[in-house]
Amino acid sequence: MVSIKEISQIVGLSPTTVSNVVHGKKSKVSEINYRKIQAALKEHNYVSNMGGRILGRHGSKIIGVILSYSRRSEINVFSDPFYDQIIGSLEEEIRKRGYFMMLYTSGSVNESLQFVSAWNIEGLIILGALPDDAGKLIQERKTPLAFIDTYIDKKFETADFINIGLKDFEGGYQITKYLLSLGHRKIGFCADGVRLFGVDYERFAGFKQALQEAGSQFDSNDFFGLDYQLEPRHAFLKELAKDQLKNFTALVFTSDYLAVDAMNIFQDNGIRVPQDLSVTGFDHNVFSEQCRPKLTTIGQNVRQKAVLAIDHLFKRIKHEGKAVKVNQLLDVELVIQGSTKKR
Amino acid sequence: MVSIKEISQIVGLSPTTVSNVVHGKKSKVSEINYRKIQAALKEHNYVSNMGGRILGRHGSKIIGVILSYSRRSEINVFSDPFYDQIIGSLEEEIRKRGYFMMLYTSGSVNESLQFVSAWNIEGLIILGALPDDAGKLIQERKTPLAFIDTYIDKKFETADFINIGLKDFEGGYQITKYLLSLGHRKIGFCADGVRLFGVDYERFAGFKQALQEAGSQFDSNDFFGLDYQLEPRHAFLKELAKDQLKNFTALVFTSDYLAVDAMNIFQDNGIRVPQDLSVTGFDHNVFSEQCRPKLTTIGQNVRQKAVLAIDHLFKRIKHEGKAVKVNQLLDVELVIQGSTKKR
DNA sequence: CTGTTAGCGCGTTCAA
DNA sequence: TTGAACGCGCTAACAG
Repeated sequence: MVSIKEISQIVGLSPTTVSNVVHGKKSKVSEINYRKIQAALKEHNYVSNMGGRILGRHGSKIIGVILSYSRRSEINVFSDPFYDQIIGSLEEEIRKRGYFMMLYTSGSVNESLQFVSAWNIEGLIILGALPDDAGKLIQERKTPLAFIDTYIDKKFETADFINIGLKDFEGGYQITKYLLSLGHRKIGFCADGVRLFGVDYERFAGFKQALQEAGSQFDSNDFFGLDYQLEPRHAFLKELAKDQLKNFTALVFTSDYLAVDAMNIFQDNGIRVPQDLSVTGFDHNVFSEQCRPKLTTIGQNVRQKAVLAIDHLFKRIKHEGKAVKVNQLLDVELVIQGSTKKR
Repeated sequence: MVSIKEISQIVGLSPTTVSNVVHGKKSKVSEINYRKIQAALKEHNYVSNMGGRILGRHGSKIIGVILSYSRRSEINVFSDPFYDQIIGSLEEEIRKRGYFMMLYTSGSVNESLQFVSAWNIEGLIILGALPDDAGKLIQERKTPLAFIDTYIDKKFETADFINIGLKDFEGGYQITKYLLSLGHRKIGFCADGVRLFGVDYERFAGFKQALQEAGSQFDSNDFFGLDYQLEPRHAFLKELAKDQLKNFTALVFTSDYLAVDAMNIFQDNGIRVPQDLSVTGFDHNVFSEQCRPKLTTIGQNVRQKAVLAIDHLFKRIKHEGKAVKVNQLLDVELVIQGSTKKR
């Protein structure tokens, strides 16, 4: 590996001059030397040593992508296509800009902050943060920061807050409206976990709003918190099927994965979808297409989330424009397929 | 951010002494000073600046995970659960050892090598490398290197070659044997892409071997190269279904995803699985479970692949034991489910 | 046995 | 256009 020093000896000029060429500071170097140095850099395949850059406090060119530890187990269990897609898209966007991506699963805010300072991380993308952690992170960070799919208390939305999310409320609202328009009245809501927060909470709120507008009262018995582990979840779903679904004619799920999983168990136990039961998902990912009937679901553009998050993050890093709060919620799209039917 | 120097000023001792405490060299520091320094480190939340480490060539604590660029598009299209799982598992293993993971999609061997030297990467994991690239990488690398699922020319398997793979041949062989034992004679083989290499090539070889042993002759018309893009692939599968599958009674697919995708199209077009056609997958991932009938497939332990690759890689990094060639192919497991039936 | 000083590695910046 | 100095962690050699 060639260093700036070595290049400088080759061309017989000082390291400083070489450095200036590397950084394109044409005004500081004569035309002739500029070309000579540029040729040498190319010929010897110069790559800057990132250690030197970090040390000189000159930008590590690292973007950290932080996954919250608490989510990790779920992701492993679900093999959620969302994470695959978003991480792939983030990596691409980061690389395109000449930066590098460090993927880190963090157990706490402190751990994340240490990660940032050890590497002089230039910017952070935060996936799936808990609301409290998100707030703490905003207060203590010294680096530009962009959240994806995070809902936090308004008081933390400082001037340079960035979040790219989805109109989750709208999604929950739209799909429920659609079911109501088909004549369904007894509709259940299924999410994973007992405690709802973030995107699921919003989707649920949209669901309840639609019911209310239809004059339907939401009953807490209509909420089903599903176990994220396969076996207990399946046992529960089987019981539900035997119980003739307690007279529900439609079930709204917070994800395609859960919807497909449940639909399969229901069908195994003699319940026909959509004849006996309408089922809806959320995400419009591969699962909603690789099942029969295909799922009626809410579509989102995952790639766009990544692109926007990185775009805004880099504006902060490059100090382009004034720091303006960004809380961009992308549009949802109702995708009607075979898993829902007029009642 | 606190540096060693600052800590040393705080406690009134030299930076070296502080450094010794950081590295736990108790023999070089008195009991009293050791405690005093440790307390100061904790109080000021000392985190070592990685720039200094990289610069001093003392190990960057970075493990690079390289995805080949050519595979990237496929992965994005498929949202392959394999990549999600393996990257998650790798990250966990790397983090457990106090290292950091950089994820990088590389377009060429040169790009990968530059990546390594710019960051003083301590070790590399290579996913989905083309055979030629793998060979070149082995010859030119200066860092420990572990491949996952890579088949390369024997001549490149140097003394410190590491590869963790799967008995793909055995998998292809077993599942075909199983179909033969059910009485199937006209069996097709479906893979993505026209040109087979790596794991698919081996699975195909196992398939042919089983056929041959059964006295069945493999006909090149029995191979179907499927488009990785959804629309042309579906159009093709639909035609195949209309053609009554050209009298095939069973189809072997190189992945669960392709198998489920095709099975759905077949079923949409009136072909019953397994009554009219037996279908098999490969991987035993979420797709083979989230379809009906569930797929008969070949199981593999993805997590174990990651753990072993990292284990071997770190043995090299830490220079533990003699450098011995490792080409460990994990066992496969035939998982019999509902998509196959006696003929 | 304990602690210190000196110097390496590389890119950037400031003063000359 | 350049030399010197800086940032930081680590190690070898040396001093107490």
